[in-house]
Amino acid sequence: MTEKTAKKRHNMRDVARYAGVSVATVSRVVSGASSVADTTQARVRSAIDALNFVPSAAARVINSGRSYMVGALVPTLDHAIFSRFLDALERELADHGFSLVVATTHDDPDREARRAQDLLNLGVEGFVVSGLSHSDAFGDLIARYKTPVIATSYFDPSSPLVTVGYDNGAAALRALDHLVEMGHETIAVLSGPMRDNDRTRARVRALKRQPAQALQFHDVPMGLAASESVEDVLQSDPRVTAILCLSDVIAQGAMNGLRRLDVRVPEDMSVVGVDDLPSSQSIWPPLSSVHLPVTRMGTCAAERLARWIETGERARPLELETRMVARSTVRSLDGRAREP
Amino acid sequence: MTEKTAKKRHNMRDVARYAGVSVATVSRVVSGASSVADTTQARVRSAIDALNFVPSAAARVINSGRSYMVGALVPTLDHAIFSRFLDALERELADHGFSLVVATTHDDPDREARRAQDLLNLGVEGFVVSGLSHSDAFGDLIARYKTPVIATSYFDPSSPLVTVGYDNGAAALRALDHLVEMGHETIAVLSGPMRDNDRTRARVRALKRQPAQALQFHDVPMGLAASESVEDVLQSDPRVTAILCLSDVIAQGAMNGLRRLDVRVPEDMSVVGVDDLPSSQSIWPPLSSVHLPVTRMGTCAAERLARWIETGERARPLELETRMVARSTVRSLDGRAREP
DNA sequence: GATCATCGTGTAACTAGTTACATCTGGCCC
DNA sequence: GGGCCAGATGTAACTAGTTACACGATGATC
Repeated sequence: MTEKTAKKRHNMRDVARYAGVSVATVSRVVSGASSVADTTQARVRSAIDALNFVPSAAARVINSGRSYMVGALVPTLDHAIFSRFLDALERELADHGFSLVVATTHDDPDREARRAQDLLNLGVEGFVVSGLSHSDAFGDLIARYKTPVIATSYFDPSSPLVTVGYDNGAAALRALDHLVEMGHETIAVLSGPMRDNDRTRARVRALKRQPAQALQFHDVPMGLAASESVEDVLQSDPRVTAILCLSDVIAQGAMNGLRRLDVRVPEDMSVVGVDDLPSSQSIWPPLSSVHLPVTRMGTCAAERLARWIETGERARPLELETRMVARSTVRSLDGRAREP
Repeated sequence: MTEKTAKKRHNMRDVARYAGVSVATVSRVVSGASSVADTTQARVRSAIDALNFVPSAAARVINSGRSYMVGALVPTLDHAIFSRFLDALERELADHGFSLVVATTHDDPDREARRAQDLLNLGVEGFVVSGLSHSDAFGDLIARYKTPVIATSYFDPSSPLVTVGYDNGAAALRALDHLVEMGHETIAVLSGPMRDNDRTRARVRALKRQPAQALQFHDVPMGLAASESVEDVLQSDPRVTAILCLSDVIAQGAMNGLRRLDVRVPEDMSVVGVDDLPSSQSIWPPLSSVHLPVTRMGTCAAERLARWIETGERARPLELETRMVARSTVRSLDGRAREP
């Protein structure tokens, strides 16, 4: 109420003047580290209350060189697999004293690089990204800033990035093995868009390396639109008894398409997915799927990134296991073809 | 490579010394505002490249007083309704030059207050929160910092917080009206946990104010566990022909329970939800639900918060419309009771 | 009673970058 | 050739908070 009514936020100098002490003393009271006499302490505290003083985060950052923020660059927030992952990531990071800044890339490498620059300008101390393929601009950025980065949803110990994730090829093979064990011989593989998605590419690559199986590959549009592609798939080969979908969203779309064609799942056709989304349990029939350990991945990525930032020691890659969750797939009747 | 090999990050003074100019000149080159001779500019730029100089975000914040960050406090990231919302929020905020810092509260008001303090320490310029009920600590915090806050998922023009959302009571009544129009007279209402969730409370309150209807209220556990509660619901009154679930997750659980009891949906029992999750379209039968405009809510909340921060003028509350999406509900056969 | 240690506190120099003001140089006009 | 203006650049004082060091006042020990 004196001379500075215009200025909204008070700083330490104001508090010091009000309490009749030096800024150093105020700083000591606020940080609580050094010893300050009880009477002085009380005087400073009442000054802080009177002036509604709150210390500036930026000034503290400037001195400590620490921002306690990490950035997550994900394709989208609107997908159960990423939101699960981020939920675990955020929780673990909070336990380590870090805050999470999220930015969406929408699978656009240029946008990823731009958003990464934004986050670096904010002062993030590390990144969590999805997959291995990133633009050169992004690579330059992290090399220049020497920022710790953990790449997730992918495990590759030979990558220049530190990966915490699973073997996407192995995950796809788990689904295939399950179908083969169930006696299925002619299997259709449905994959979504592969451009800018190295996880899907790795899954397809692994399946294509299995010459023993009669696999038929189909590219389908993402989401529920996959349901319309199912008719083409069945017409292309009547011997198909199982559909292997490289994501649960595609699998759910395929199941809708089969229902429309009056093909019963699993009696007439087995369907498996990859992701094991929560919703895959609540549909009917419950979808068999390869479970991806995204919650653990979030926890482990957070832990490793936090340690990397604190110690300066590059984290080590970590492989997490996927597992097949059989729910509604059934034994093929010895390769007997569907009724047309 | 000279005397400061230990120091990792170079600052403007280093660049100035290297280029043989003053810090002011470097600052001018970096900000690009004032006029600097071409030759000097080139010299400074090569110094910047040579030293791998990147300006400190915190120092800029300290001078501008701006952090260009906003915080979102949500119950969880692992729920389709919040991740949709945050996806839209993040996208719109990015267009306004803001970054989004997320923190999860897990419906714990104390945790919310703690995380809010963390975010304020980071220097966020505004908040997006869910619902109206928050701890006193949170209220004190935002009052003290005079931080702009937008409360979402709720519309209440009389609230001290600025709300951008929908009328939760009206949303529940939309579901009820739909069932009544379809001729249903005896309706069970399933609600999840209400403690610390004012959205659910508002929905229940609105339904309880409808004395004309024979509504039977049941509290059920969240998630798929809801499927086990369905048997009790049906046994408590055999005349029930429709189940109104206050969230889609509960509705999906209820549909699973009905399937186990061999009650056909919708022939024997109509089910409606509230949320209209993406997964509600891909289940069978597709779930009728009240659509909540969460994507628009994210966009509008971001827009209003950004404007509030930029102009200092308190945003105005905004009501968004919900709408009934009928997918699998059917006309009741004149209140005929189910076969036991 | 002198010496030393300790506690409380202030001074001032840091952290990194911005910017108002001063200064210097050169070109142009009269 | 003096005066004037503009462009380019430096100086130093800001932004807010931390902290090494110094100083003075106690109290305890010899």
